[in-house]
Amino acid sequence: MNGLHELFCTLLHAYNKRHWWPAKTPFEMMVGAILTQNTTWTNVGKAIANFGDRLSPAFIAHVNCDELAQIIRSSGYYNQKAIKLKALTEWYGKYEYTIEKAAHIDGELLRTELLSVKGIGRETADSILLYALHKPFFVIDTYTKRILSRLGYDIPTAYDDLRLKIEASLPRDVYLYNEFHALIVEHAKRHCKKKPSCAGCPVETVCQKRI
DNA sequence: GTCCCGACTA
DNA sequence: TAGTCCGGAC
Repeated sequence: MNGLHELFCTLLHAYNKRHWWPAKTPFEMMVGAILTQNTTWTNVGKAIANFGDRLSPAFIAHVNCDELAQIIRSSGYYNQKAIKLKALTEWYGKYEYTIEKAAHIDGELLRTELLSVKGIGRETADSILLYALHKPFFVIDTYTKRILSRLGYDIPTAYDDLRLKIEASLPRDVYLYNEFHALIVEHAKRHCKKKPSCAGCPVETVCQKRI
């Protein structure tokens, strides 16, 4: 895919560094990755805040599912997500709730593990790999597909086909992947929405405006 | 009513 | 591949 690095530079110039992921700890990041599935971040923020000082693996491991569901109610799909947080925490326990111990494992192996956890699909797995474990996997979300599609790129149907295509077009660099995805999210929120608002868009001159 | 940084089930 | 899960902001 030609021009991806130029796109990165344009977005970086337009929006500046994003300093992602917005979370105080790696575990909070992983919890946020589950809670934000098909949900606005403002609703996730309310759920995170509802934990108070209880946002720890030990708490989630021991609290009952109904109480956990009520804590995260604002994030939607709360019954499903309560089960997912339990499953995530159980996986994390394999590494004694220590991100350094998990990060010691090979990235591809970790990805396979994460994908076997109930509630963690490809996008969520890659988010966790990139933002909590600092492994170079490019995160594909609806924003990424929408923006690249409107810019005229041919988007493969399968998630991993697109991911590998993008990764092959960029230096395999955790910092670059981190910042790029953050910029994509910012661009999607500011301009490249489902109903686009193109006034002031930094890539308007090269956009195909395919809806 | 629409939309939101998806994933599972059948 | 469609149906389901689900609240909250707009």
